[in-house]
Amino acid sequence: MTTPARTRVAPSPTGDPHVGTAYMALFDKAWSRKTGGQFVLRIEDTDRNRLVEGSEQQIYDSLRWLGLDADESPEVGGPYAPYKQSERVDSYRPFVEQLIESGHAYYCWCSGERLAQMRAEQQASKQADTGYDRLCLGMTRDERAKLPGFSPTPVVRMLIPDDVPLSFHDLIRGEVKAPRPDDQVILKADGFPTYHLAVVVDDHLMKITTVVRGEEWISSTPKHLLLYSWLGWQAPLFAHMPLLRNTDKSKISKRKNPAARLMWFREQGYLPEALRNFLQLLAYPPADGEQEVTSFDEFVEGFDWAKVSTVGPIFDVKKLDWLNGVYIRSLPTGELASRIVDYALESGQWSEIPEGGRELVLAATPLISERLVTLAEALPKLQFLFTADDQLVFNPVAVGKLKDNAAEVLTLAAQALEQLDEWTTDAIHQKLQTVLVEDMGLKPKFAFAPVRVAISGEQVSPPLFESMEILGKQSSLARIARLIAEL
RNA sequence: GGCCCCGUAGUGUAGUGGCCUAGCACGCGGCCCUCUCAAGGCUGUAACGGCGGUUCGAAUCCGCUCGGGGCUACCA
Repeated sequence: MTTPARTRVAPSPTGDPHVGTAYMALFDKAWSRKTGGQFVLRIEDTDRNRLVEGSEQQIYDSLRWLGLDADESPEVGGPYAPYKQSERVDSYRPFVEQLIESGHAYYCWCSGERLAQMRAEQQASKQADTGYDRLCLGMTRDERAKLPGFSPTPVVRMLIPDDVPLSFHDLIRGEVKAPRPDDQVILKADGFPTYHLAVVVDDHLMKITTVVRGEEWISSTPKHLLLYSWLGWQAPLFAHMPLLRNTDKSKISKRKNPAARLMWFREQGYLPEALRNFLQLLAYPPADGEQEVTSFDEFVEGFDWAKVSTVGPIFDVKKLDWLNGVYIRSLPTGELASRIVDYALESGQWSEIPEGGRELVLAATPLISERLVTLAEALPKLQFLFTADDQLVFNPVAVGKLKDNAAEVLTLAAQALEQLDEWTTDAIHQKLQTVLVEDMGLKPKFAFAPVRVAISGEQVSPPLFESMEILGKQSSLARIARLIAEL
């Protein structure tokens, strides 16, 4: 049996949470659950220039929304706190010192300008291997200061050996080769570690056993492995997930794809369970005969790294639309109704719950549940129920499409309904069926169309008779009378 | 430019040498059901990037080629 895995997701709070964070978190959490381990959330905020206010909180909120909240995090704490890199800055220094002493790292005083110039020259000469030219290697500060392109605040670089191992085992891909790294900076001039050092130190200190990250990190894995071995630590297992893509196949970005923002889904009225299922499907296709719609528990149950896809999927929301409908339809009425209300409040469709609004939504939810793609569509479909009889607007297009006999049909309908004592869906249906379809000989389609327009103002509406029952006799008759008058 | 990852219908994929005249899901089209729209049922459409090998036999193995992507930062 597998030993309990400690996995982690490590987003940077540099803007709206990225959908990729949830995507990684899903697989992290699944693996930790499968093995009975823990799932850790660490905030990687070493890039002080790109921090965005409020971003961190949004990361917590959106992961929780998806049911992907962590067992240990800055928010809930844990045995390896702090879980924020900025609060761990002091822990990196000793390791940097150790690496310098053991000759695996060295100071570099080259200025940004010199490095830029060096790169430009390498580019121009179409040199095979680019990378830092090791000008500072073996020099003291004073020696280096005499040369041009000197910066008084040094960085620390890794000294990549010629025999650096370039291949490693990946849980998803098997044996993977990676490019040869150059002398990567591990400590910046501002004293903060770069990602490469921080990730290795933190993962080790937090006892992370399995690193799940995007495919874009394959090329830097040799650096990380080198660090582990120099520091005498056991490296974790790596799982490099396929990259989510835009329609043009580039790595998914907020600029090209609104869905790259995790909050977008919530704003659009997608259900978290549907999104979770969708993200799962992207990288974890069901084998023949297996179910596409699965719960998180079922996902965990059969989880196997070997089944994760290696091809970066294009993020196509069409399938999510379908999945969302599936999940909406599977929700109990009361639950769906309350989600519709919550969404209305959250999205601003409602500034507050109108008088009797909750009850009305609950009563009307069965009429629309199988007609919804997202929660956002619910209230607009029910708008006519929330509109006063004399405020209802009859859509001119809908009115225009009615047959010439519409007024006659409505008059007969009104007369018949007037006498109806029992105001229920069945009774209304039966009555109109008798009067309009059987007695008048109209096709049901044409018989009920005028009534639908009278009741809802539109050509298309939730089921008519059910709507009339909810509206009540008085309102229904008032609306029919109004449309007759307008014809 | 260099190194690396990847390549089955519009999209996501199944497929690990014969069960493939390539399966499934979404999408799209048609039919049925039907008070509209949905949902549901039935059904149709459409793919192994190319070229060479290996083999009795290749979507599956090998080589080349083409295509896409990633990395190549004192970003992550």
